[in-house]
Amino acid sequence: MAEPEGRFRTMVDRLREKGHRLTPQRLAILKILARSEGHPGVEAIHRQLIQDYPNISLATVYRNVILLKELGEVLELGFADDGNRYDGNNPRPHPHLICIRCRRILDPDLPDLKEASDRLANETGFEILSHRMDFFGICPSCRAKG
Amino acid sequence: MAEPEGRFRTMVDRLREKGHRLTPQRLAILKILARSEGHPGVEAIHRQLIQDYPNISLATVYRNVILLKELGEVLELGFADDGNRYDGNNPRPHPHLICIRCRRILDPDLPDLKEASDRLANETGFEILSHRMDFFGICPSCRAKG
DNA sequence: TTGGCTGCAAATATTTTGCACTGGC
DNA sequence: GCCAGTGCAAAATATTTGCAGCCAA
Repeated sequence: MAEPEGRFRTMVDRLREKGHRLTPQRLAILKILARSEGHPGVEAIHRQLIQDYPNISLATVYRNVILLKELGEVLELGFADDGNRYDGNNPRPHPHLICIRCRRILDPDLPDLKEASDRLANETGFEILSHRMDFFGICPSCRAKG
Repeated sequence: MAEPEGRFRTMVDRLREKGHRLTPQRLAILKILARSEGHPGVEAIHRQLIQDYPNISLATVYRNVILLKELGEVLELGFADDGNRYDGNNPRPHPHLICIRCRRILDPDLPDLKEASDRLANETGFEILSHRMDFFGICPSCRAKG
């Protein structure tokens, strides 16, 4: 896990560098994403924000998450069935371990996929740009609950 | 790639065994999914069906795909941004290689992830039930087009 | 000052569901 | 004949967009 403080500053710098404004709402979203505690979804981010910005809109969260995604500062974990989840703490592709009961998402340590990725590129002629590796299961806590 | 004909029969048997009826629409959907040419989405499946069943509803396609997914006879590749895609030819989890331009989806040969999966289970206490492994890139044909 | 950003509400896109009717078994 | 399955339309869910006003630079 990267230092949330460092990630926050990196994101701020990147936004400034690209000429984007630093509104209070945007900064608050950055802070949450720099931590990405539990890989929050848009709804969860919004819920946290409302404490300090009672009128903040979901649309604002969406717009900022999209912006950061385009800048490569947030990794989007898209799910078709449930809302998407975001990781601004480690925006590079990495494997995830997902509990299908409580929806908790962990970052397990696994050797990366560069080798497989390179081989695939050679064999297929694809230019491979990213990947997604999710393991689905039931976490210890949910298993205990039966 | 499994024999579409064999997959079709397996699916029919499984439905019968579970007491589901074999309507003409359902059988037509099975045939398309047994091939899963290009990993079709619901829309693509529906488009093929309309030739023989002009009044067939999208809802029917959804309902059957969901049923087969629950029976483990179809693998759903959920995408948050675009519609979901389905593989009834090989319903076990396996890696996919996806062109982000033309949305073509291939099944590359890769060593499976059982080892990594088992290790994860041991290290984290998760009961791992399935996984998803996607590589995203640009296919040779789209690269040629610039 | 001003154009990017925000809040709000309406629009999209995809998938699900209620309901009456039909047809597989 | 019964009830799962179907077609249709409406609803639900998640995300995007138009627009008027606001504020960061």
